[in-house]
Amino acid sequence: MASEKSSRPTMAQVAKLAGVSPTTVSLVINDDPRAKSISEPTRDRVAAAVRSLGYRPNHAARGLRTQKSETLGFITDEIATAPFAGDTIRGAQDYSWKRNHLLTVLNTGGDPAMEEASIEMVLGRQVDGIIFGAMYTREVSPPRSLERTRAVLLNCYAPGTSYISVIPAEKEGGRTATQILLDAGHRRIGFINGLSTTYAAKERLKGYRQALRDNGVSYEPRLVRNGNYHSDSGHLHARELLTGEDPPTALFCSSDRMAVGAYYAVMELGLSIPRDVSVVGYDNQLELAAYASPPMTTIQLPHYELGYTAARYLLEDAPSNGSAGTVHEIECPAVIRDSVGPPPN
Amino acid sequence: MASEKSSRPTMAQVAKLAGVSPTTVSLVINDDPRAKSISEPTRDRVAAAVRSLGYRPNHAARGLRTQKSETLGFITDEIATAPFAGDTIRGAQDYSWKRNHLLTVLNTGGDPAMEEASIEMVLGRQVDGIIFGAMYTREVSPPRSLERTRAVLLNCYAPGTSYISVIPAEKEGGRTATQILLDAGHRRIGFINGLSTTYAAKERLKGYRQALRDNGVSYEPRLVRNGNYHSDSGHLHARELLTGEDPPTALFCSSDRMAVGAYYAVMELGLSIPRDVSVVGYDNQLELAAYASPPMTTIQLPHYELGYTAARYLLEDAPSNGSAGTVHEIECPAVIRDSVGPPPN
DNA sequence: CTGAAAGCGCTTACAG
DNA sequence: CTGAAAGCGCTTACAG
Repeated sequence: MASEKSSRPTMAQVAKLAGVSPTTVSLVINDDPRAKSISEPTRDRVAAAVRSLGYRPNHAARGLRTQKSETLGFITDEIATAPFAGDTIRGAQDYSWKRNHLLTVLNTGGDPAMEEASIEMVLGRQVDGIIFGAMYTREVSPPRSLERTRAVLLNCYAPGTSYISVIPAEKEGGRTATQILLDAGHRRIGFINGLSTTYAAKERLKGYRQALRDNGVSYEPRLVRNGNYHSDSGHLHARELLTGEDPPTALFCSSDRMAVGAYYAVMELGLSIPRDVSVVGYDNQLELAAYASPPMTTIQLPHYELGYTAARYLLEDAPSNGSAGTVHEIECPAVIRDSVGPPPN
Repeated sequence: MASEKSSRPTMAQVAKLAGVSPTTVSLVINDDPRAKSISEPTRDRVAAAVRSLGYRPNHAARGLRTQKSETLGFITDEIATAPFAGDTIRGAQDYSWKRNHLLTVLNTGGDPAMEEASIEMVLGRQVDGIIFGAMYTREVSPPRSLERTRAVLLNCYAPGTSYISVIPAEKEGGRTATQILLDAGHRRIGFINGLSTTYAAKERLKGYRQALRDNGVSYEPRLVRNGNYHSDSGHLHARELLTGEDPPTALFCSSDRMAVGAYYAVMELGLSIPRDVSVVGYDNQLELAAYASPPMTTIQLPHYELGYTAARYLLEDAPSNGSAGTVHEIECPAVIRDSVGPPPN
């Protein structure tokens, strides 16, 4: 730990050194339009003084005066879970950075008391807005205190409120995955979906059915299973589907982990991907999907974009499209690798 | 996006409503020792006024006055990569929260210019300290501007500087993994290590050799490989080791991903874990290790503790042990699952 | 083209 | 036991 609390230079000191008033320093430093009228030599003297003193504006003082903190709060229920947090934070930070804002990150563990306390905490810091996020897409009811500032909901939605919300286009993602398989020639497509009560599972099922319908393939409920996202459940369901009567030639799995489980099942049955069975995953969890053998075709969750877009809506004065209360869906692009081929024979 | 910029109540308003001076309000609100002398009824009136107005102190004003922001900066090269960031941030936040601090998170992508800019940015915000982190354990040379505040290095170290640094006890981790296999009765233990130039690989190798030595087993360089942490490299090396002459009965892999690759190799050879081959991984990446079949015994990287401890050193006035320039190692505990058994026959 | 002065909302000696 | 007043370091009308 290194320290050097040598009290930092103030604007007054810069002004003195440059032989101008603090007003002038402020104008120059902030590139104020009015600074256009300040003479070149004066600006140079200010710049030189800033440099020689190592001056950096005191943000607390500025914030006190301007009533802005140039900080965004990012409050989320789970930050440690792999797929979600990292990329989302990065996306939110990237946009914030462009706008000269910083991100204060808070993890609530989903505890309502902690959510409340976190909001109070960042509100006390005069944040310019709050991103309220959830780890998996779902309905939430944010604490009322969230209404005291600008806020956008990330990966969650709160019907009956006026928050803008940013979530992945799950239905479209389900449709895309299914269409990829359809395009490869498959007609019997097993779908190992997630927990049937979740938003994602419901939407993806709609997408799956729509793709089938659009391609004149009839929907067979027997081919649809609900797993728990873990690989062993993918393993189990894939095994059952594949050893059942009139087995599917392709499997769409609602998580890469379940898809990896399906890989195991295929291997165990002495079959091979994509020769005998095609597989499409969901999530694009790199270490699973990219390094599976064969590398897995999957649908990507737009974590980065979720964060980026949420920050954008918070910082833009006028959201480019839609208004309060709107749910903005972000596309889930397909990542094509080698686990899909034509059906056997 | 909901808003309600109805300018927030100030301490002066609270004072007025309570019929006291701002001084009294401040004392009561901050639980100042001097407030002990304030009469019960007065305090009650203050509390009531605070409540009825929904008063929350303006942190910028307080910070300006006290020269503290109660905020920590967390600057790291990669935030999106699975194993590292989430848990570490959570750890750092948990400790900060205890001490009434918040965490501002910054992702630099490892770009020196961005590192510099990030430090400037949080310095401008008067952070009380900076955690400077790296995704994988390594030597770093932080920008000089980092010296302008308290700072601790997380998962990295800078020889010749006076920073405290917090890193995983990799040598001990390597020793632990090897000892687990030794204890199960193995004497020929293959080691699929990471890139030989990395700190982690060097330390783990030391640990591996020490465990061997402590147990009177001679070191065979032939049994040690350097992979690239990905599953295909684990696959490859495991296959070579297992099909070579006098093959090992156990494999210690420096990442769970490589261990999963080793699982594939074992399966392909018609062998079974742990009956024919025992495997120990490293990282405890949940979706890989816990859901592998059989569930994998592995060594855990102390991400959460790294973050927690770094924040602690930053906020504690007197670090409990050691001082500036010290490298603090955090233990990598073993997670025992089902991939280790006695050697065959 | 540039400056003097007020004020953002707190905390903290100091006084009584 | 409580208050008046200064001051933290900026920005921003206002004046000239």
